[in-house]
Amino acid sequence: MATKPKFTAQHEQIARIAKALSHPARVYILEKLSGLNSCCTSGEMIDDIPIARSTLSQHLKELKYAGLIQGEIEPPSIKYCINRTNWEIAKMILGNFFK
Amino acid sequence: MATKPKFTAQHEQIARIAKALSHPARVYILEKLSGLNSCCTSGEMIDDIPIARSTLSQHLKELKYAGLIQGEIEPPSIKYCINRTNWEIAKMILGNFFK
DNA sequence: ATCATATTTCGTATATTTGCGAAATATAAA
DNA sequence: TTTATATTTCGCAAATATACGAAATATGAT
Repeated sequence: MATKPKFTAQHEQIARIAKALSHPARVYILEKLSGLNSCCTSGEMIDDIPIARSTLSQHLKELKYAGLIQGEIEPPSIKYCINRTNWEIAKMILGNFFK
Repeated sequence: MATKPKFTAQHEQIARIAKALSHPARVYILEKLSGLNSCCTSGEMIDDIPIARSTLSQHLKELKYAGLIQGEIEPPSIKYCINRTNWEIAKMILGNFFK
């Protein structure tokens, strides 16, 4: 009875990673934070991109949820850093896909 | 007067490529077609993934629009192939971003 | 011309994403 | 405690993405 298979976990994982990178604001954030010792605050990013503070916050939240970045409270602001472990995993998975 | 810069063309290009990869159906299609000599028809793909024919057609159209695949009429069906040139460019751009 | 096959387009519904400003939260300084 | 600074959450609107089935299109076979 010709049943429909699901998408594979691998395809879904690749799609999730790609989705995190699918908006220029998030590309900017990840590029900024993935450099060596490049943690920074949302205030240090907002002037570089054409969106409102609240919208930037939303993109940061998404990347946090995706596990690619993390925020550390450093009063009076919040310092965002790349999540090296997951970033390397993402890199590997996409790299593998393209190989 | 602290003006807002635009997103860079590079960031937008990376986001566009990532967006093409941001759905598991499109990941499946690109993986399938990017193998050596792996052109195929939509009919040869539809049974592998859990979406309707018309929806698959929509995803194929998107990938065509993004320039990553192309369709050649080969009656009575349409043979889809990767666009090698643009696929290599995409590979390079994302590879570079992760580097 | 009619029929069968392969695929796309259309119309539409629903879900998700993106965006903003206002209000809320949290902390440090005065 | 009031004020200033940094950021997030809320409420909402608009745009985009995803999905389906029905109808349309195109081709080849009968």
